[in-house]
Amino acid sequence: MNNKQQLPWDNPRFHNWIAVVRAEKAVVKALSQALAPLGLKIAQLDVLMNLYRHPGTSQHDLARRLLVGRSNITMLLPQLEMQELLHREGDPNDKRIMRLYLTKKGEALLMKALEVYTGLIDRVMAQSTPSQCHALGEHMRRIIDELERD
Amino acid sequence: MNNKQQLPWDNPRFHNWIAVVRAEKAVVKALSQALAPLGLKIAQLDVLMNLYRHPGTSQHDLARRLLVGRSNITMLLPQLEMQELLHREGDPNDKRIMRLYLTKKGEALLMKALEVYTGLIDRVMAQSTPSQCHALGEHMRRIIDELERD
DNA sequence: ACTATAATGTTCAAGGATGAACATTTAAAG
DNA sequence: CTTTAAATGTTCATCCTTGAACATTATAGT
Repeated sequence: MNNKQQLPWDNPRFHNWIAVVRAEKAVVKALSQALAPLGLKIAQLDVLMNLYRHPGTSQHDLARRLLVGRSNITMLLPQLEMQELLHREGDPNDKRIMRLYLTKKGEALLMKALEVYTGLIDRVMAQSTPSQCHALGEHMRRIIDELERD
Repeated sequence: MNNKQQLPWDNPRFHNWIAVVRAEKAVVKALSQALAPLGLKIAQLDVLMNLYRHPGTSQHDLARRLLVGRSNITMLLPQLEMQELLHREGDPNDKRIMRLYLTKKGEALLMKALEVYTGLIDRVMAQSTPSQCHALGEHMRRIIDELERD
């Protein structure tokens, strides 16, 4: 009935997508290990990076940008606040909102972590030419757009 | 001292890699939703696929291929066994080893799931030409090789 | 102004994945 | 042959993430 169905592992598209998944997993693993000496988890680095770029964000906006739930942010912050990497301020105009700011210490740690991060990504993206990397990025952005439209 | 450090979001390599991460996440989400009607999780589909391709594998080998821990497999199997999608047989020559086989029911469900899976991947990989997709896959495989060498 | 609706952050229970420690069985070393 | 070491699968405590329910505060509708 459907022996016309090509087995996925013989399908080039499938095969190539699997490579994407595995490469992403490998990079995540390598990044975790590289960040460990700094005492940072990837999720925490994501927070610091977003705060550096968008000082004073609310937790809600932060969650939206990181594509995680709000409760995740709530549980992520105390660790970082305790290490004095960031601090939270209630918004005077809206008592619901907590605004987040990097501390000097947080910023300093972020700079160290970014060196590690960019070092790894440079190594990873050096596996193709810049124009190939650009095409790759464009493809991925088209995927995101395609799937966003439900 | 290190103001020569380019901020990552201005670095094309970084920017493009972020797109890979987000696209992968988007596809995982879409696949989860597409598999839900079949009552399958992605991790479970991975098991079924591997068993179809490698009937009689041990749990150890399965874990290695899926890049997960052995304990993960141990906790994944009972659900699938209870639904009679696979069955386990002790190896007669080595009493430590449990060999895994798809049942007819498991194979039938796998075929349905594969249609869903390949449909999604086709849609995702149709965002570039076949030769672009091939280059993309090659790039990803080089990343894996690069990072495997610790 | 007053009520209903929405937004923000928190709490909590649940599901998944992990790695260490373990029991059983096999292979290697002496 | 006996003792050591390794392999396989399981158990368990832990961490991370999620989503639903909730409390507080702000916005809209009338």
